Amino acid sequence: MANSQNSQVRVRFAPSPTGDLHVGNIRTALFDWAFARHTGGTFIFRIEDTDKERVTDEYIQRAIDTLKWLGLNWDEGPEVGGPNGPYLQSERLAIYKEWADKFLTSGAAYHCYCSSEELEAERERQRAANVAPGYGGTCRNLTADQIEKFKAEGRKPVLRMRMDDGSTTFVDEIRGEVSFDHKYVPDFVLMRADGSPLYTLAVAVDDVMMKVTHVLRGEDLLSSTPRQIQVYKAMGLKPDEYPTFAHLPFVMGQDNAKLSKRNGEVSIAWYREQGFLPEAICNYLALLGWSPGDDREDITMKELVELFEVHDVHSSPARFDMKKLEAINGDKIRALSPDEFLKWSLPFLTNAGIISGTDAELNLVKAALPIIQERIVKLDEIPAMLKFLFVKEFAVEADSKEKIKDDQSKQVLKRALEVLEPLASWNHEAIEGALRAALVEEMGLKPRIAFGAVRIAATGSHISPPLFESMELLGKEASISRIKGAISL
RNA sequence: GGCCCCGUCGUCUAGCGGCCUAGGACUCUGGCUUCUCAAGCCAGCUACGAGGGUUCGAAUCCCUUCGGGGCUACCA
Repeated sequence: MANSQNSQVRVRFAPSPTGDLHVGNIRTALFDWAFARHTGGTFIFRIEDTDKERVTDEYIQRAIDTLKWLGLNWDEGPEVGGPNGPYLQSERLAIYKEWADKFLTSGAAYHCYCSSEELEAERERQRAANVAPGYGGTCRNLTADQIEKFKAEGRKPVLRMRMDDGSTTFVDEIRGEVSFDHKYVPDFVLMRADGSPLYTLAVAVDDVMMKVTHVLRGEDLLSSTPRQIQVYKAMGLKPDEYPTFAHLPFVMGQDNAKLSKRNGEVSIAWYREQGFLPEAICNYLALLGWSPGDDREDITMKELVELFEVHDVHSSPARFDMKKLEAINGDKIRALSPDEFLKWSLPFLTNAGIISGTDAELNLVKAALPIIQERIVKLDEIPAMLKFLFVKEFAVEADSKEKIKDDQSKQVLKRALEVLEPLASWNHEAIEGALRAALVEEMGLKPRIAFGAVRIAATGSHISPPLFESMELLGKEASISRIKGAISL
């Protein structure tokens, strides 16, 4: 698949795990991955954990697990290593320090002794005066004396990048040419007073050091691009050596706000618990901001890799629609082979305490899965659907119970009992034949009425998998005894 | 406020000057099928934000306007 022309493509997914990876992150990861695979390039996974206040080890581990679960395998990054590591920014501090020193020496950056309070006050004034907020350049050209004075006051400096005059123009693969006047890009901080790097420093240094050729990331980073480019310049890169940028549109919540806890679940872990298949999530997310160009919507990972082009990605944001995800998930579940469906189902059954894992249970599950496969949208519906086959203390659901207390129901159940008990072979054809002859033809009842009562008696609910198959699986003894029990309700 | 990005059915999208009385999918509504629930099948509702240009012709190009969003941190 790799061809020589594109084999040098290197893309990275570089989240800052300040929480669980969410739908938006994953869409970005998916596109990064698809682009790398499509071009036969390298997919790099880097953890941006420079903000120690917010990033935790647990979130980092969960991010790794999530990507693995989704099948977005990486060529360089945590666990697999690679020639350009380490891939955790917290382990690259010496590298940032080295570059920071170079920038200071070359004059590309300078020490700024302004305190947070002073800067805040400055911004306040700018807002009041209605001018562009940003660092005014107080410490841009400090004399040796001034520096000594600040040091004597005990001030610790941050390292600030010196933006040059003029503007930055670059071609975004998705948005076309984008231009920023440096009037609106103030000198920005590269390093905190404690010597730790900021995003703007680390991201640019890493992308260069890791030889990243394409930066596909969220639209929220679009306006920080001139700052990255300024760092590239300070590192001595020529414009044709900069990575290519492509800013992906947002994935929005239902109410048109940025996705958050408040409007719909954002954590992928939640989708996993609900019984969404990774393939469904990826398929749905792929359709948010991208399409294969025709009316196809059922996309496998393989097809995504074949078809994905950055140029086909939209520039406009997309709303997340749970209903559509569910529809796709249902389609994907139906398309599962019996073995795959079994594999996905088992954890849900055991976690719900429906089965403990004995061979007998396994065989029953295997036999029962085909009759529910086309009736579920999410895997977490399985326990409730198959519960009637395994439950030790059988009881009819309260709302269904009311429906079989009338005389007609009692008669139906009694008659059902009479024709079922003598049945020699217990299979769904025989059960259906007997019941249909007795209840529909003989008693003249509508099938839904006749079978409805039996359904409630046998499965405990007026909603169940197909009745005759269910009774076959349940077995003759249990079926008979449940019908008897229902008659005496 | 300033800078930047974005604007086709409720939602995701097809559309790159004539094939568009705008197509598909999800949702919703009605129907068929039917042992319930699903699945499946059929039908229906609903969109080019607005206003100006350019052009023989515009959803497609330009301008304005309105609307939405992002950034404006010693967050990313």
